[in-house]
Amino acid sequence: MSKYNRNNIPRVKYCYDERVTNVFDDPRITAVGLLFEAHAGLSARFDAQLEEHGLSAVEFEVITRLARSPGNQLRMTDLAAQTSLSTSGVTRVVDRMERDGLLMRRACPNDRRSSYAVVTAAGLQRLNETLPGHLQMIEQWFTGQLDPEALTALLDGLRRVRDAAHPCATAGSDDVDPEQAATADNAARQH
Amino acid sequence: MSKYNRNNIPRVKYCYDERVTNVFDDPRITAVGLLFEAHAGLSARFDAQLEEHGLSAVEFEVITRLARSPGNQLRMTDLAAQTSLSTSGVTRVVDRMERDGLLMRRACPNDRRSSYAVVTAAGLQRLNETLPGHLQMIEQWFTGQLDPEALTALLDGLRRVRDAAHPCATAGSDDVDPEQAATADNAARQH
DNA sequence: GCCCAACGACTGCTTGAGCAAATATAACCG
DNA sequence: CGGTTATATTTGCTCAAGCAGTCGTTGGGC
Repeated sequence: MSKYNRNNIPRVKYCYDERVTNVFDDPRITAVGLLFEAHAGLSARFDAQLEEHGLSAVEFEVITRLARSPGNQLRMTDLAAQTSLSTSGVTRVVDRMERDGLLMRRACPNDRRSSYAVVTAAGLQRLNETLPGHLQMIEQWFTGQLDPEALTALLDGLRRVRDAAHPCATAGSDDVDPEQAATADNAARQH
Repeated sequence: MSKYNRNNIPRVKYCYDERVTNVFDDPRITAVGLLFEAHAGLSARFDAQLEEHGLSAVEFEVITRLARSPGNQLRMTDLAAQTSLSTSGVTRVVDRMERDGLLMRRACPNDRRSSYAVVTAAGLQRLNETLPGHLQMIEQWFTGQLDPEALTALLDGLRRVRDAAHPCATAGSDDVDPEQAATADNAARQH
């Protein structure tokens, strides 16, 4: 911190440069880098395996959320809320997957504005073909890399972070009050 | 093209259904969910703060990688290798940031095929305006959520996962060769 | 020196996603 | 009942990103 200010003006460039390079060794930057790179690495692995079964990550998430829901179906809006997509994004994903025979739309009897996305038999079969390999990938690249205690510690930490930064904000349209507003998380909502 | 046309499974919808719902309680799925949701939550927080300074996450990564490099510059290809972008993606991001005055292109004297992307004074200033808030966000939503031991345990675990799934594959095509394994922050690079 | 393969950057095209507007339906309230 | 407001989905537009192809440059083999 000694000398980047010694000539206060003309070498503006080097002034910034030193401050900046200093700051990049900050352990906070490193921490984020680790989390993001772990995520990116796993995503790439998973994408490769999913692609072997003709699914994108988004499609896999959609079909997964539907398949774990009662009746293998969800209303479009609820599906959007459970995924990282906006409602228009859901419309289009469901378009594609319906075209590919993995999903169907079904009218909601109570509310004619709503419609359900339902997993077809072909969709469930595709999912069942995909899942074992997917679980194997998780184990190979993630959970299997750590002994049980280390894994528990990792997951505990992630849970804390997840609960703090809560994932509701992933969707496009958002009540995401920027800044500190959300120190109080209404985190009950996820899942 | 009949990759996922395996006939290895007897049909029966309810059979699938039960297998599927069982499998979602698998701790491996939960683990991935935690990691991905933590990432999504943090990304959303960071995006919001970066947007206040007129930067997208990609632009922030680009300007950061440049600013930590000697001379505040990198060749386009090297920049692509250090970020999650393809070379054409870098071309376009640099286009935009050059238009906005944050970056400049500079011809490479040795090799007329190459060009450097250089951070301008305005770009460095923007970065310096942005970084303190960014670090604060990291602390607020990530590192500050955990006591030191828990944080260490989390980071150790992430490092293992990162090293296993290594993030080389993030770039566009799946050149999963062990080249350039260090998109990582081996901060020892310069300085 | 000449040729050809490799390389670096850029461009055309396509895709996927979000926002905002449009449409249709529901709910409410007087 | 009629009108206003809220909700669910879809559609038009825009934009960012990747792939594949192009063009100029480089370097090695001869």
